[in-house]
Amino acid sequence: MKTNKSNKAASPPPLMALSKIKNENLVKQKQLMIARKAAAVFVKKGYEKTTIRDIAKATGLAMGNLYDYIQKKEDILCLVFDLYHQVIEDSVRSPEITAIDDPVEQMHAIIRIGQRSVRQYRDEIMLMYRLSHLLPPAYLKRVMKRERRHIKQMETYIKNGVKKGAFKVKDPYFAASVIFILQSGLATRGWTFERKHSRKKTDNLMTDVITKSILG
Amino acid sequence: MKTNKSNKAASPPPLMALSKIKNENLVKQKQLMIARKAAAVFVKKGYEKTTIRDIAKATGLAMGNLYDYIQKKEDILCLVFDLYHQVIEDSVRSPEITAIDDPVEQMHAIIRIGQRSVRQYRDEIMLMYRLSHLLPPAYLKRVMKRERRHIKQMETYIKNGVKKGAFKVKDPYFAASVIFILQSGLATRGWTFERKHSRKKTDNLMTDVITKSILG
Amino acid sequence: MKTNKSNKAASPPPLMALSKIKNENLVKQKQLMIARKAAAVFVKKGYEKTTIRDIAKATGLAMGNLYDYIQKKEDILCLVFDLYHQVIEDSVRSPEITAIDDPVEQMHAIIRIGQRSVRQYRDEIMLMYRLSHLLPPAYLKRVMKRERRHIKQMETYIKNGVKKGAFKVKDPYFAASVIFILQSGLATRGWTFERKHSRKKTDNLMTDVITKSILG
Amino acid sequence: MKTNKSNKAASPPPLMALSKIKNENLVKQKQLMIARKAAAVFVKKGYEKTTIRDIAKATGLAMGNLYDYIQKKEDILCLVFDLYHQVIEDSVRSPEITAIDDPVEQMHAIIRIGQRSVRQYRDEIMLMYRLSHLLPPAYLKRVMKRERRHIKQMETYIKNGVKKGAFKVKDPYFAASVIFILQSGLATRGWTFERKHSRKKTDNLMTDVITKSILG
DNA sequence: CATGAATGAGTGTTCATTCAT
DNA sequence: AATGAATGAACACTCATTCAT
Repeated sequence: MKTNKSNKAASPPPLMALSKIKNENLVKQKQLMIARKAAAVFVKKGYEKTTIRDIAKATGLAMGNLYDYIQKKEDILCLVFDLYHQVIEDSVRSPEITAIDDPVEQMHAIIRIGQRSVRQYRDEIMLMYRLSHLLPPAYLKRVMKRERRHIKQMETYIKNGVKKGAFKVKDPYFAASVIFILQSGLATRGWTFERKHSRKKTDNLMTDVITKSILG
Repeated sequence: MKTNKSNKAASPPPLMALSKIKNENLVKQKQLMIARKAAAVFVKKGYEKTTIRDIAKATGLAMGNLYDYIQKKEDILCLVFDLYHQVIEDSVRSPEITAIDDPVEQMHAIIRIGQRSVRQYRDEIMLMYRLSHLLPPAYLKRVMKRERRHIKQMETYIKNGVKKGAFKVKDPYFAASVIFILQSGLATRGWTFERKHSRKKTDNLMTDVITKSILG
Repeated sequence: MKTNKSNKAASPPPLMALSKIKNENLVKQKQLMIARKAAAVFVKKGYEKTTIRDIAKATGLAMGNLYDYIQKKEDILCLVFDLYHQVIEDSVRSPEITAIDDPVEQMHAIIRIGQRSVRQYRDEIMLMYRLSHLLPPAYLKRVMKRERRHIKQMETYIKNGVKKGAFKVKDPYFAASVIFILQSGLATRGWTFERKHSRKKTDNLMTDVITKSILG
Repeated sequence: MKTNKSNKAASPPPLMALSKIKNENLVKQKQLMIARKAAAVFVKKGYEKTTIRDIAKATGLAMGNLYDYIQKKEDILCLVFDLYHQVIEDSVRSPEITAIDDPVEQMHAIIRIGQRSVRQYRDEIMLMYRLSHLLPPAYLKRVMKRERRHIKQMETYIKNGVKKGAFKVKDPYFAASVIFILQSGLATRGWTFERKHSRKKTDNLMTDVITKSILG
């Protein structure tokens, strides 16, 4: 890990540079609002079936005005990805986690917080899952880089645990990936589990699999 | 599981009944062809950006004739799901698997064949993941039922291994789900692994995780 | 009136000459059947919303075979007009009428039979009413000529009654037209009357208006 | 009749509420324009053969913009009905009529004005006759209600004349209906009369039939 | 900065008609 | 004579984007 000690992941510079609006703060604030409202609409209707009119109505902006903050419909998608990636990423760097020293305790916290985020943002995560292929290629690269960074962050925690003798893992990167996939699976395939077990039970079972099996 | 000993999963009757064509064989044959060709186009362009004209060109059918075999664009999606679900489902009931008696050997075969299918149909599987929410609700139910059947099939193999003392698994359904998710993850997140390891290595690591960790 | 003493109005030669079928009787018989079945479908669905497929199904003919008896969809319309014009026209020349000598009695018969036909073929009459503008111009002319002939036939009966001193009518053609319109009105606007009176009452009132008022 | 003393018939609220345009006045003004221009095109080409592009061209609106004022092609038909029903309805409540006290004079005015409207809007009236069955059922009901209101308005005038001893009519509603049908007949079957007599002559003959015969 | 009316290319879908069998 | 699969032009309708106010 480089020396990015902040618990905020460095947010990459927004792709859509030139809005016609000069006031930069206003732009950021409105773009955030747009992302939030748009995400809700996308979740309900799907991206392709959501019209710019829908977004305008949901955000309370006039259509022309909306276009002062974006250049194309696609940009709204990017804004949504920006927002929720940040949210997810932040969760894994939260003080709730970094403050813990004991690797096992820490991993439990990571899993617990991960499960909490997954449950809270399940819709948004599934949205991103489904829509990533609609992103402009340049932006898609960024998204994937971000995801790798996320996995590497987890890898770091695991390596740390290995060093301290808490885990026995041959390939920490692979383990981190598996954990990541299992947690994504909770978002996208939650219903598979929850037909049999309660959420709590599911979470416990998953925690067991990760701590006992994956991390030895 | 009833005594469906055939290695072909019972294919549910196609939802889209009334094509305007009277020759039933022709209908089945062309629908299969449409599914295959359409899937390729969907993979390349995405469902929503694929026009009926694209499908017509890809299938070599005139637009009007294409509509003799379907009722709506949506139906093509269903045809694609029908086709590749069948393919995936068949793979887990293949004689290559059912012929094996030793549970460990059998599980290895399951995993190996699963990995092979996942690699062969990665694009189509990802397509189905992304597009399932576009299915008509009635059809979506069928798809989910099918997926559960798939997981239960795996559960059966696991239970069998437990009975024979080969596996130690408290909750075979949960284990089956985890295996399913991990294999799906290979399809949808394969790139995550393959940045670090070769396919072969990845497969071996995954096999290890499943056999040693999940199944004890 | 020329000397067309037959009670069958001379049917003009069918416009659509060349069917590919050689057997003339077969052609006529099938065309009649087509007209009858098609009329029913047109009544139910409207001409424009009725497809050739619908007609084929209704007639029991294969689409290609149907086209052996017509040249274009329009021709079916003409066949329908041919059939029901004949029916209506015949009614006013029926022996039930021509056999009566007393002009007043005769007029009562005309009205009664007119009302009966109107009630029996209301749907078909309204159909013809609504669709006449879709006829090919040449055929439309024939239709209008036929209608005038119908009115003139009535005019002849009126003139006869005037000559015999039974009616006092200045302008028999005008009177005939008014009668024709009132009877058409019964077909197209029947509901207007029948909200207030029974069919029988309506018929009696109408008969009164015609005999007492129009014909003095 | 309540105390609706205005000479404008209360126009029922338009069924097609939500246009995408927010400026209400603009909507009304353009819808009126659309109705007028569309009616002309429908008269020339028939409703079904008129394409939305035709209407767009005729109105000078872009296709998309046209759809800001309507929801479906059908709605244009409704707009046309709305417009010309209003026109017809207003004519029978015009001060030219209501200002007259003497029932005979008044009836003459009604007939004269009716004939004038019928001649002026013959094409539009015929259009409405032919196309009423294409209206959405809910709207058709309104149209029929409106027509009954029209007839009842005439009934009121007749009853008034009866009360004042000017007419001898047993069934004023029936008489009103007959008058209505005769005047409609002038629109739809005018050519029947006008082959023999001038318009003026025809009008006079018709006036005679109505005043002398129908109203005694 | 904000508004919302206007643009028009593009989409899914239908259907009269033909023609090989 | 009869069949029904194939053709493709044409239609109603949508929606991202612009721009005058």
